[in-house]
Amino acid sequence: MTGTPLDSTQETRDRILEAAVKVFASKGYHDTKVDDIVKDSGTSKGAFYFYFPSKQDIFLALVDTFADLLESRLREKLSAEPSGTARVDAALRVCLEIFGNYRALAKIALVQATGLGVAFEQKRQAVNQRFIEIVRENLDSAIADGSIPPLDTEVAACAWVGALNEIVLRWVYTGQPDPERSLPALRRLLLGSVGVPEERIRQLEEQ
Amino acid sequence: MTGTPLDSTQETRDRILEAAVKVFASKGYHDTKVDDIVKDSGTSKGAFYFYFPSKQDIFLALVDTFADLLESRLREKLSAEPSGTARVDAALRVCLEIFGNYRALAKIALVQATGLGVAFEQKRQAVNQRFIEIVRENLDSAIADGSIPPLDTEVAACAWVGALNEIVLRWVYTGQPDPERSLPALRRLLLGSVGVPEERIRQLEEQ
DNA sequence: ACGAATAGACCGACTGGTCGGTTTATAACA
DNA sequence: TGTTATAAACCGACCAGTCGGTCTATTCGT
Repeated sequence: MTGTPLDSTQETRDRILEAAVKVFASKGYHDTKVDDIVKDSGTSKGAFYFYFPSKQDIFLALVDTFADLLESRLREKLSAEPSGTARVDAALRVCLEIFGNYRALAKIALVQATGLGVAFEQKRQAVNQRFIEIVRENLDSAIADGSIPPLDTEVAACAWVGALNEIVLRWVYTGQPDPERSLPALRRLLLGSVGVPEERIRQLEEQ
Repeated sequence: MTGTPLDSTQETRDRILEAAVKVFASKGYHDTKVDDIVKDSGTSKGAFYFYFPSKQDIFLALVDTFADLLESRLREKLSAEPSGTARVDAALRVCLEIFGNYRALAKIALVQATGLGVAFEQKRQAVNQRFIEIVRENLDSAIADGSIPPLDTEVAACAWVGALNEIVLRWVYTGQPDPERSLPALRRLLLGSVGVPEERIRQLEEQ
């Protein structure tokens, strides 16, 4: 009973979303005209404004979609890992996996959502904060269970998120240091930065 | 013989630049109208277009100004430091000093220059690359002289710049983890991430 | 020394294209 | 027949950049 009516309207909506992701990712928010999305989706302006209240709204919805996706996947995987160091590894894998599978969406959330003025900036700031919070929680618990020595987890969490952002950003743009290569290097850097001893890092690398 | 003509025209130009920094930093590129800059500078649209060819041009000029300033100060200080670990310390100090003294300009270069579409993105990418290059050069020479073990310096340089960016960005916005506090924490993180042993880090901290 | 001529600095009303969003008309279904 | 979905023409606010003009100061002819 996959009725055509619901299906086809759902499809129009999806086509618009898909086109929006594509165009926003490649041109940025301001250089993307609603008409570009309409054209690329093969629909019409009527359809666009039937499904979405505004250009700004669909853009922010995309950012949220990505953040929700990443956060839920992260929490899911992290809760399954017992030790602090293993969590770092798992988290990095999840991030690089998600960024890889949703490259355009990642670009929108990480790049295109920046520098858009006050209204958007607040959103971006909030999204980033969510991830810094996750990292911080995990660093705190790693300190609590003695996996790593005490340190300023607020600064550390910021730095970690910033480092990961930059690596991913670079890869999104140039395709260069690809995840296969970045993952081990980054794991080493991050773990080393919070004082995980050399030997423990090697243990992780051997699997 | 400080002739008024040259002086006063230079002053008008400077007033416009100053206003541009202020308004761009607070509202971002697109939300800033040329008329806003004109108003804030107490000049006129005529004066604006007399001194600058376009809105985009003055914006990019500001980004360049900041990048040049930071790069020259960095190179100057770095060349005076002999050891790898001391250089890291010096570089961090320079960055935090410059970011502190030119907070608005820093915000423009780091935040407002992002997500503005293809034309601007290239610029931003190039500027960032300059700094990644500097970090990388220094990491490479630190490896060469045995201060730190070999590692993937491209990934590491990216990560360092990203981490620093995020810390500064956060501070620019919220004023929160202030430099006084971030500097030692960050120094520890960065040095630890490239395998500088605990005791050497302590040595640096003691001065 | 003094009026006219020239040039550079500056002013602000105006314009022309651009786009986000609306409206109106129609088609497909229930 | 009414409701939902889609198309396409249309509207009008908005703003970067233009342009005719003014205002000041230096130069030059007398």
